[in-house]
Amino acid sequence: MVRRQARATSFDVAALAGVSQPVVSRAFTPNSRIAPETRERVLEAARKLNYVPNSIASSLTTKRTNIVALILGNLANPFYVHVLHAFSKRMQAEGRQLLVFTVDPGADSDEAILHVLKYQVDGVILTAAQLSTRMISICHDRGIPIVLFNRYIPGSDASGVRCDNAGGGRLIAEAFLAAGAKTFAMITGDPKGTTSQDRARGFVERLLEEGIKRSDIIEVEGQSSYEGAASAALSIFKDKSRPKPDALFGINDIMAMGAIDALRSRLGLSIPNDLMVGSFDDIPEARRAPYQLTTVRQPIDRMVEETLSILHLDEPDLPIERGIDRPIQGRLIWRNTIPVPPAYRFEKTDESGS
Amino acid sequence: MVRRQARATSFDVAALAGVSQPVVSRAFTPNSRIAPETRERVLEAARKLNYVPNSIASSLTTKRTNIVALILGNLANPFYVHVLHAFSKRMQAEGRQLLVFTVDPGADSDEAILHVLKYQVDGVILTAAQLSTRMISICHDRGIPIVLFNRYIPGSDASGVRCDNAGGGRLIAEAFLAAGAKTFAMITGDPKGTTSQDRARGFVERLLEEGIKRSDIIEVEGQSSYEGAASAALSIFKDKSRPKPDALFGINDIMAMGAIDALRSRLGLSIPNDLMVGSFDDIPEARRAPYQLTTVRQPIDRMVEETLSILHLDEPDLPIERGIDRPIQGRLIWRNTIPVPPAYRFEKTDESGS
DNA sequence: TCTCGTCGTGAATGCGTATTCATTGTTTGC
DNA sequence: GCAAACAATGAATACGCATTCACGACGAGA
Repeated sequence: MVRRQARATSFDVAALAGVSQPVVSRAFTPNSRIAPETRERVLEAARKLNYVPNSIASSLTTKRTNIVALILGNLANPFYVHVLHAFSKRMQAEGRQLLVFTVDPGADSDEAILHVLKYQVDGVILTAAQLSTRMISICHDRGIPIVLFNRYIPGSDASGVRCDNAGGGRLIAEAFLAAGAKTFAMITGDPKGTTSQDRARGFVERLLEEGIKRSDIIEVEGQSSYEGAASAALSIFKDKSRPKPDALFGINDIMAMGAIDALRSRLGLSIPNDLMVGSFDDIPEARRAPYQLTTVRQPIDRMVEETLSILHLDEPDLPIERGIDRPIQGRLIWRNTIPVPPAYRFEKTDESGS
Repeated sequence: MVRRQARATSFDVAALAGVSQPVVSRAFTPNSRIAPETRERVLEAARKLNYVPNSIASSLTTKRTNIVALILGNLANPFYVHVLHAFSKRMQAEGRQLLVFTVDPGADSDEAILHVLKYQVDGVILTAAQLSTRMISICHDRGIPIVLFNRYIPGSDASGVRCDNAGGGRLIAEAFLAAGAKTFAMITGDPKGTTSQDRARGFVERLLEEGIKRSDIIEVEGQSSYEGAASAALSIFKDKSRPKPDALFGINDIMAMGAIDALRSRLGLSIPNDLMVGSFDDIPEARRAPYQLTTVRQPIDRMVEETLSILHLDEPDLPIERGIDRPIQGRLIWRNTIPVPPAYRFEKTDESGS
């Protein structure tokens, strides 16, 4: 047997059911004018032939593929795995498909976008990856909406959904201050990523407001990975020229985990006694026994909803929404990496729900 | 501005370049009969118009979409995230796209397959999910090759690639024996999954060969998740009616991690002093400081290559390979959750490479 | 009874590309 | 120098479906 076997077409089904081809098309289209008994006869014939409508062919006329592209920049961060999962479930529930691209961290997504365009996707979701403004306008010109997830591109009119990263950074700073921290350190991620920048900025801003000197805030770049954060953390404590910090802000959970593991295993530090740690994301891994991270929860579900509302895949004729920026408030989840100050004690809750 | 803006077609490009439409098609097809200077002129025109060939339309005639479906059953297990990543990189390098479906653990993939069929994908890769033999034969009848990744379906002629799970289970048993373990426990995963079954079977078989009594091997099901394994592990040690095991086989790394975290934090156990732990997969997380798992490494890269060779996407006219079973040897990676017996000491290596 | 609307259906057409085949213009072989 | 092979191109068509339009059947209202 050879591949490329004849697959039944709507004509085959039509012939078997004793109707014309358009009737088959209508039988598979909800709310179309067709007699119920005719539809049943067609569906019966289709079943016999194992007929499945060819979406590729129908896309050609409808100009809708029901495919949405998801461009992922950093699968090593579990946060984006959860984002993928959330979008996947949501899309499948709506009968849409997800075309997934992975882009090496640091690389731009322009090439991925070109592939995307070939497939006439209905929309593009971009997470944790760079993209040129030229590509954005090409997408827009072709009528393809694009949403930046947790990221924005200065100088472009692309819409985006994100957590209020600066605000979240401030929350961590505040928690540290309330817990009595005096000297601070911060492990940042991708310097080109606005997410990391904003969190760091909010964090520093809040500390400066409180009269902390900039020189008392150590900043190290951690390559946006568990391993990068581990070595960054060690470098902080090996630098004899600076005072040891008593609070460490990991720019996201996975990096905080890397830092904690390194500091515990290599330097024997105890968290939060020797060093308090705060981070960002609240991935499910953050609540595991060895970490119990006090962290800012990103409300993934709401961010997904906002993303879909901007894409408005159901109303393709509406104009593309441009320049939208929907920052969504994060929420501090108190666990065990920052001692809970008395004033916050009642807040120490770790239930679910965003 | 409204969506559904006119996208340039090959006719538009042809007109601008002063050629006919087929020439545009040829300009974008490697190794086709076209004068180099003509091609250049066409590409120039295409550039001006931001023309991108419409893959949907071309699929209609070529019957090739360059889309491969990847059905994922359990994203909560990082192993499958790495599998996704490996396939994604590989496919993109070949200019193919990945249509990703996630299926709830335990649910079957039949519905996902139906969507897949609509999109005329060139192949299907199924990981960690159930699938009926009926769906497999439908795919085969339509000429769509399907490969089961780390899974097989008894009674079907679907091809598969997998780690030698039984053999790997034996490796762990052997390591325990060499380290002097006497009583054993095992936390299994999805009882419907052949992966978990085979690992458990190999493990038990090897122990029985060595004269261990079946009653000295505790078996608990852990829902195939970190959390499930955590509570399963606790249940083992709370059961006063049985002797405490001194060796625990976690059917995969993520479950072993769950068990370790629970036993350490709730029962204060020390690994490997109070309990040695072996597992399977060797996900990157397994080498993190708190775990340092001794585990059987699945050679993902080789498994991906084998998968692609079975799909033989480049030779669609060859018959589909059926009933292939390619078990690939795993390799035991010694780390710190099983004391390394003297005879194995030279093996304690943790470099990369499968 | 006649007309008008409604409903269900079929014939014809278009979507954007690849492919086949025929037609040129050009080169090779003898 | 002429037939023959060849390279480059264009006209026509097919791919599988959705959509438009026209047509007949039928029932309601007059």
